[in-house]
Amino acid sequence: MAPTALGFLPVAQPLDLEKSIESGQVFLWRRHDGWFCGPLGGKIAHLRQVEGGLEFEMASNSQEEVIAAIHAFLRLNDPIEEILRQLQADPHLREPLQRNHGLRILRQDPWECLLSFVCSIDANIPRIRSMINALAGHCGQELSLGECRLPAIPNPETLAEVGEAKLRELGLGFRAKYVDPLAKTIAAGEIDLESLRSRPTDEARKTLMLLKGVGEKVADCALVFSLDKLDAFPLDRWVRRAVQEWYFDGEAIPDRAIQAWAKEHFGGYAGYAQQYLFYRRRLDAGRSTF
DNA sequence: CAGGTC
DNA sequence: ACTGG
Repeated sequence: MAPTALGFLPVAQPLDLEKSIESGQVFLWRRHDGWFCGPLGGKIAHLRQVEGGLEFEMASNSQEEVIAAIHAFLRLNDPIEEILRQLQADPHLREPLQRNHGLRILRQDPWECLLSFVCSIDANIPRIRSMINALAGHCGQELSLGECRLPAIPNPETLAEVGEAKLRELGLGFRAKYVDPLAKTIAAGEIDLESLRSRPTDEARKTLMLLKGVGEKVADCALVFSLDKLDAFPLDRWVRRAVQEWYFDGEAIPDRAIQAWAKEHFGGYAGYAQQYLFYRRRLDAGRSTF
């Protein structure tokens, strides 16, 4: 039995674990006995929000290591008060900021993130979940903690062996023709995702978009949700609609014009603004199929 | 009809 | 285009 670290991490800042995990950023996390169970820093973790902080349980022999991993995943070092203060200057964000108080951007593994959002193409959130679970279930390492079992995202090398036909069988549909070469390219070391963290946003974005199946939107998701580029602004159909309706009087605006506007209007934390716009627009549409 | 891409 | 929630 692997050593397990459990404990309590005081959190004195806006954080809603449930909203953050169930806002379409991560797709392997699940509820289990009032806890959230999911991959964290290559291991499996249990998290539960209680008064004043988080209870955690994770396979590790060091509490400090676990706490560091939680800090990284939940981005507890972000200047969240400053970010919220900036976003509150926008009247359209005030209501979503209140209603979704504590909704945070998460920092997930870049490979897991990129793979997930290539699978997100033209799919809804339950379908993305099902694809990622099928994929991980087929060739990912099985992690377990207590009674919770969780297939890990297969590494690129393992996934590269699966082949496009099998990926289709696993329910990926036409996305299989992107995921297969994606895994092979990353496995071959042609692009080092982790190294993009230290590159400027534009450069990292262009590099990601060299990959087949990675367009502007998927690249921006990887930038915001895994590579610390909080200035990127993932523009999906919901956010596009929200921006058109709320800021441009229903007028159709070209994507690059929206991007320029977002950069000007939201600045360095456009990624956070996007997540609140997305969340609110989804709820208002009455399709909160999270 | 779905957190787009080539 | 694939297909399933």
